[in-house]
Amino acid sequence: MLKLSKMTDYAAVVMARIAREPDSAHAAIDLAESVQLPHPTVSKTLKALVRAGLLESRRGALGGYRLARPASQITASDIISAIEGPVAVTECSHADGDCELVNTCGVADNWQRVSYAISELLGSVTLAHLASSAPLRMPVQLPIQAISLYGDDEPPPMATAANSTGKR
Amino acid sequence: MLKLSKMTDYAAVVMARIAREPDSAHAAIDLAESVQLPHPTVSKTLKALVRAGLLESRRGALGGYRLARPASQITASDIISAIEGPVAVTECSHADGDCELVNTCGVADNWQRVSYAISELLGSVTLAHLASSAPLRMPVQLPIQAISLYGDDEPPPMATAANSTGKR
DNA sequence: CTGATACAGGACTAAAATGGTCCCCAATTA
DNA sequence: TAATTGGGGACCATTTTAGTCCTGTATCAG
Repeated sequence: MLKLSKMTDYAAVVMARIAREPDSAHAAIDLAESVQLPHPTVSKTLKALVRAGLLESRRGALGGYRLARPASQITASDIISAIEGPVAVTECSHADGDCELVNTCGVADNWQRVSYAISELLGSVTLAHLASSAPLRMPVQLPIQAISLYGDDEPPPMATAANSTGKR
Repeated sequence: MLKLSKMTDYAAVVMARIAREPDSAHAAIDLAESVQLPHPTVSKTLKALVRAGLLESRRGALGGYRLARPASQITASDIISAIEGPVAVTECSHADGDCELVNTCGVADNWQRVSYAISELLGSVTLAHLASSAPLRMPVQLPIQAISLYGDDEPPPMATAANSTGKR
């Protein structure tokens, strides 16, 4: 399903919650209640977000969490990376991939491009977008369709025997 | 990491392999060898692809698998769905979501939009693209950046207390 | 200075998903 | 009839995930 893990989901929800009141510190326990999730779990998530540099924390009475930078400068990609590591659709999508089948698989390059595209997409959605309850207009509703996957001077590739690379 | 499962990865590789020689039937064992993966695993993947209607199979001697329709009409989204189920970034991204926290989470709508965008993106990449060894030009390299997430008449949303929905 | 508050770090467990194998059956062809 | 090839599903081992809990440390109020 290409699904995000629950933890990531929680992270997004909690971040959004904080983003709606960026001027005060939020204690983990308050956030947990506000978001209707168990305290330890929320706490764990918050710690990860701090480690990733998306939140700042303050201990002691009156302590809590707040955004490390404005919501408009935190992206969906940031949040996902914070919990799950860098966005990469396939094993070989990230730089130091260690897939020894790259040669035989024959789709590595293009998956990387797809991965990159998704990454870009997620990088263009900010926490401010996510947090605002409605405004976000359909991303990509029309434009994605118009994106040319092949150059104007080049017809869509057709998979035929002739087109085969013989790479086996 | 938002990663595809290995099975899905295999599916893509195998589909690409078939797509490069669409006119002959491919036995599971041949594909397995050609792709350097264990036969039973490849076989399992192929079965799933048949069930999803992306491949057609033929039993008996001279049997094997072939594409159910032209590679240009099979999308990355199709392949992913075949193995992992419909593309949905979050629990509530698909129609019959059963997340009882929709009310408190406050990000459901926008995640759905993001999910939809990714879905569209994957739907615009065909097997023909994946199978061709190089041609696929950077999807989205520039245009994604230009996609307006908010209307022209509307400024980017900023998450401020004033902007809060108070939904809690 | 003391005590309460609140985060930090990490160990730990239970449950679920994943990857992978194997076996027996059904269809097709020579 | 025998050889080939897919269909379906049971099955297991491993990893990942979600979630809890405990002990320590920083901060603040009084």
